[in-house]
Amino acid sequence: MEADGFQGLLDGLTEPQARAVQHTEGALLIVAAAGSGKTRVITRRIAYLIGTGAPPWSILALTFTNKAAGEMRERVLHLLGGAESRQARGLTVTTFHSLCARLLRRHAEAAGLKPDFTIYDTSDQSALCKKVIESLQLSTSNFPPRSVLSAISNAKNQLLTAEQFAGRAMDFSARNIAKVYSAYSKALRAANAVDFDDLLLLTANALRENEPFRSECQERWQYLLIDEYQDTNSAQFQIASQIAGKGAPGSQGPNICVVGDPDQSIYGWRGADISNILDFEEHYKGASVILLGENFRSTAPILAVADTLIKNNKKRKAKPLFTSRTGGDKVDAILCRDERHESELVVTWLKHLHEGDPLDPEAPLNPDDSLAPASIAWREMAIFYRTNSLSRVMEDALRAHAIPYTIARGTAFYDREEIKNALGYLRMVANPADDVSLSRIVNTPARGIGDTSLTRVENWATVNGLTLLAGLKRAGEIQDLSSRATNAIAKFVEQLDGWTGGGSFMGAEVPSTLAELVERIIRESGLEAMYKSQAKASKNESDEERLDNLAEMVSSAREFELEYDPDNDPAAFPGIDEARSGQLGAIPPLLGMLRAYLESVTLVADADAVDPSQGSVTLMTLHAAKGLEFKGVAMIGLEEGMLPHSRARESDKELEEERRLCFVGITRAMQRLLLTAAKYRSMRGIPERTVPSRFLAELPAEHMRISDQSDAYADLKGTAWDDDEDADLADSPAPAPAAAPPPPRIAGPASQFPVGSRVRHPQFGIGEIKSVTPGLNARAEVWFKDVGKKTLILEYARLTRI
DNA sequence: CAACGACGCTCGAAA
DNA sequence: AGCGTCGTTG
Repeated sequence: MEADGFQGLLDGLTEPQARAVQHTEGALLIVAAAGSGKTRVITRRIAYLIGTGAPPWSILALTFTNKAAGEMRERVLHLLGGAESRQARGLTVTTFHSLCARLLRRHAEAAGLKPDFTIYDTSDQSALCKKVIESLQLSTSNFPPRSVLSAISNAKNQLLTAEQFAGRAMDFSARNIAKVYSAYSKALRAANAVDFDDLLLLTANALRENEPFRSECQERWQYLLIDEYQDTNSAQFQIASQIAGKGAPGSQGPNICVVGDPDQSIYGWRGADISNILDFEEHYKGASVILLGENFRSTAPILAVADTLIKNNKKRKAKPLFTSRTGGDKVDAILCRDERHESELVVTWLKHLHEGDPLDPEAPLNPDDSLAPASIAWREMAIFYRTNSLSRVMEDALRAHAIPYTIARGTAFYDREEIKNALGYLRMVANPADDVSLSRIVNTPARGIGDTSLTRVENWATVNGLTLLAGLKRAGEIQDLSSRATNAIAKFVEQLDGWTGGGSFMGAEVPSTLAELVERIIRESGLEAMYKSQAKASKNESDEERLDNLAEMVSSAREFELEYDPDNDPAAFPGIDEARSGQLGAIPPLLGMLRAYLESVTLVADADAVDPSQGSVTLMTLHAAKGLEFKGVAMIGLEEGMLPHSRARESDKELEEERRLCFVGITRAMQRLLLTAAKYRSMRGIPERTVPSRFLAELPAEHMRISDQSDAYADLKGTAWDDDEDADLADSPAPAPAAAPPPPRIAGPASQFPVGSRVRHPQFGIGEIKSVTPGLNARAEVWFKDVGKKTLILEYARLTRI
């Protein structure tokens, strides 16, 4: 950068923004309200640091998603004068989890690991946990793996080891969970694996207990920056504190800058501790605090709605949220009939935006304003919901109207059965101790190693303290194994060895590239043939798709290979590593790349899948929406039990987190916002009467355009549903704009359906009433002779007496 | 040993 | 409605 170049980094910034950029030494807390130009400030601050002489390799910036890290890095490079900028060499912008994974590989011995460990995802965790529970003779119904794992995860997030957890476990259940925790940890280590929580926990512990490791980190990273600080948990706090240290001797303390917004803290359930940000000033005495309150993203009405809502949180530091903009459309709120009606109305609304719906005539546009009512591209729109299950109906409607859409689910591709199978083979190659992956693939495709044989090998291996693979390799020594099974096992073991060159990855036949390895494994394992033959036999469409996906995986490996840079490892410490490499021994390059590939695959976030270049509407959960912005946003399912979620209604603490979640959703919208609630929503197949979310009632009506379209159907008047005790959505329901044509529905009071009477149902045909449940959620149990399930519990609404 | 169907349970957000 | 487990049959 030129001598005076970095001064340009302050151009166009507000006074507090500029102060934040220039504040480079000592502790700094930036409380950045939604849409206050946070990313702009962070990226310029990093560029400013480098411009004023800080070596790039001494800067560590941590985020929660790969996408956030990638964008931040990109923008810093751009500020420094292009992607080729040498000035950014060694700059580390990454996620907590990636950093920890890299550190743990480089310093495996400090954490009691081997460097080739596997990272277990949620489903691997469940599989392992289930095995452990069974091996402890506990019942999986009294101790469901899911809830046991959540208890263990909680403990880990609070940095409690199995021993410490056991010390606090008083009742029967907790003591058993402690036993599972302990056995589960041992099983993980035996499989040379760590789970997501371990990445943070083991790193935090290693930093605390291993002085040389800690010093290395402290000496390298003199400047620490953490984004979304309100969402850090105890482990992450510990990691940050340890790396920050006490600062250089004679300094004012460490150069740690944290950025966050307590009003956007939405990850309490995974251990995020809001006091990390609230107590920052106490932890770092003399810390500066800069408040970014001015919003540059949303229109005034959207902002007013958000601000009014969040003010209902009692446990909150009041914080200004303002804009100098004027004009802008009111916020739309529609009460819909049911989820199908809701999805139709959302589609209609999105189409209006796409076609350039004029602004609200009641709100005259300030001519200076840039809030153009021009048409909004699909990629500038998003639909948010509280739970993933709400996406399905929405998808149906979007597909029916040929509107392009993408669901933000980063792991979707890797969750597929065929991909998981292929990954299972790759993980075995990378880590032969990985029992969970091995048991997944050992008989997929079927190769004559069934449950009975496998259980025998497993038991034998456990008794002898060996991994499953070691057990398979010595199958000949196992007594009650059939010769057929022994032969099948021998063949399989030989095949595994063929891919790894006998485990050393040095064999002559070993592939030379990652893509080649992936391709070979898919073919030689028989996975390809398995889906091919199935595709032929049943002309099953999904198997064709599976083959395509496997091919796609080969290209993804090739792509990874092209971008992979072994030198760009944030945990590689120049100077220190050369000294160490002698002890570590050389890692075959392909193995290193394979590890990195598997790691990147496991650590993708849902938000990473958001890609505006796709030109489509983005669907995602409210949690995934944090940090993003869209010109048009629709939030669906604003009902009691959905948002706030039913499981959060008991505690005020969780309720306030739900409100923050709602706040996060609202503040993503730049120009137009639609909030919808459905009067009836089907949960687990049963339509249920809902009550509009209390959050809707908290919003300021003067900034909103509210309409109740829930009984816009003439044929419902005077029926059982016209009992109108709707919780008030609005004082003045406006007339309905273009409502989608409703599906015809006929309903009647309970007396119309005596037991034994015959009814017609639009989906299930003709049936007979078995019993009725009167009341608000009136339902009938109906017997259908033409339906597999025979007896269904249905709402009256869709029944006709015949 | 594999494939299929019936039954029963669950039903939140995620790296 | 969707999933996992169990029991039956080929």
